[in-house]
Amino acid sequence: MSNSTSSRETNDERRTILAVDFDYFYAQLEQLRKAEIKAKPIVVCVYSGRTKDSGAVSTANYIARSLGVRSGMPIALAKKILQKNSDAQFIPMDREYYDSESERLMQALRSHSSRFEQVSVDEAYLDISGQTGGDFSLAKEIAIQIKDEILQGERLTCSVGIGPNKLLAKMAVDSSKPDGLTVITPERAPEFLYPLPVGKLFGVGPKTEKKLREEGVQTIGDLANTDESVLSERFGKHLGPSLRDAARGIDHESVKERASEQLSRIITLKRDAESFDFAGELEPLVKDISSRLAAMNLLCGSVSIIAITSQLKVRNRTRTLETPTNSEERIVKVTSELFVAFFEQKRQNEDVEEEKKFGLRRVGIRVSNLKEMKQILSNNSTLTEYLS
DNA sequence: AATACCGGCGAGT
DNA sequence: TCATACTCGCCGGTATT
Repeated sequence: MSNSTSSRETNDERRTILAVDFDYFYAQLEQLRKAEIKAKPIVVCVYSGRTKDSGAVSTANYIARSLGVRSGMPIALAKKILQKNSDAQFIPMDREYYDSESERLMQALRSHSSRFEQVSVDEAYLDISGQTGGDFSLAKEIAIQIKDEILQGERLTCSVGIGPNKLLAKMAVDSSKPDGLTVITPERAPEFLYPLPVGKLFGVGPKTEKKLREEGVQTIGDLANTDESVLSERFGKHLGPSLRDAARGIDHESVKERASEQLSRIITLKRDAESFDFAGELEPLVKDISSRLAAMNLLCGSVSIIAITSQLKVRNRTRTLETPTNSEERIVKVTSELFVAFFEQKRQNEDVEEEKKFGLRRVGIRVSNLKEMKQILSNNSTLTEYLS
């Protein structure tokens, strides 16, 4: 959590923030473009290509969810759950389509506030303080208007949460889906938050929840009243106190469009790899990343490889470049070197450690440390050095 | 002591 | 049982200055 003044609002306690979340987004888009499946269970799947049904569920409509299907679940399990529902639709994810639809929808939302922040393909924050003057019932009217516009204009439902900051807006929107509209005023924040189990707090996942429960923290209210020193010790001197702030509904983060700071692509290999024999699989990933960098007028200062082992452990190796690049050839070269070094290192560790012998199940690349090309060029005399 | 980088982990969509 | 593809952020350790 940043302490810089630029991340604070001037009138911090009088803000009105909307969190907008398109309901079961991918599945809703699928049922929109194929009207006859609307009343059926829909499961949007990421097929990994290993075996017929290997892969995971990305999202499902509420009919499928009511039968027990969940995001992240193996496709095979979802099929088992729905085996008696012969009308169930298992649809492969079509990211390009969802992205292009998202772009249009976000444009529509953007027109409601210049203070806009897209946080994912289907979620955004709007700071509408200027239009409400702190009046939450007016904010609710605006939210109704936005929901109606999306429904009439795009035939999509969304949920909206309203609060005095992003955190409470997010907690609000998560509390009533789909097609929800929830307001958390500053006065009502404690009564809203405190009874909830601590795992419901945004940012508290399974691991953090377990650690908190070990400290006797069951509810968000418990967390709000937990000694700061206890939290600092258990979660670090920044994360600890910020957890307690969150439990108290305190959040100073401003609604601000942020440039993306990294790009990554990852794939599942057909078979676990014991050596660097998958350069060919990486090629299209690098091509894609490199062309996206160019399209965004960006160069990357760091290149990483991502490896997920057969035990599903994540491993990374990063190289910071002397000169930033968006060149496909350079990224390929660095990627190869990192993978070769990785396998060499792993081979050496095998006898010593309990790294044992594992293969790599999934591999990918990431570029980070992104820089505007214009800036680089204006600060430097030569073009070729950076475009090589 | 401050800063940068690295690799692991956690959380969320 | 099987277990995607992304993005972002923090932590502790280590290296650099």
